[in-house]
Amino acid sequence: MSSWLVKSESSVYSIDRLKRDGITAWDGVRNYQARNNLKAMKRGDQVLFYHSSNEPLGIVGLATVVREAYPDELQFDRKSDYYDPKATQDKPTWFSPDLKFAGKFSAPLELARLRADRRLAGMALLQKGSRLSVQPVSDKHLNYILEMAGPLEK
DNA sequence: GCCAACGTTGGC
DNA sequence: GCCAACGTTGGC
Repeated sequence: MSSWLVKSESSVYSIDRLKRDGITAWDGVRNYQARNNLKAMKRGDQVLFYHSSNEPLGIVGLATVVREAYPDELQFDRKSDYYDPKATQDKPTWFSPDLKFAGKFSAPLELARLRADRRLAGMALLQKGSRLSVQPVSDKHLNYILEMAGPLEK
């Protein structure tokens, strides 16, 4: 089993929104490396939820994969910002898994704190200039982060 | 296939 | 709001 981290601007899609929705399609990702990571997600994988661009920057909760990646409908929707004229129903380019809310951290694990923690050295999130919005996370890092987060709010 | 120009991400 | 880092596009 693998673990992952997804980034989202809280003003676009927040952990509270996921909590309300329960399950959501993780669609609209338009970067090949991120897409490949989405396609590699398996049912039951754990996914850290990170808020980018809005304070506080940090990991704010946890989700699980409940449906493995299937074609992202938005690529076929001419009215969508995520429309891709090169994609066809036969040969979709973009895929999205369904993620389910698993819990919110009682307080965000802020980026500055994560950066300062030597036990998280090497984490993709902390790599200089990393913009990848869907990243793999090692078991060691996942377990440590969940330990730091403490009990999850459901 | 190279690479300059351009657009986007996202921390600061 | 700035700008570094990085991905994508398109001319050649």
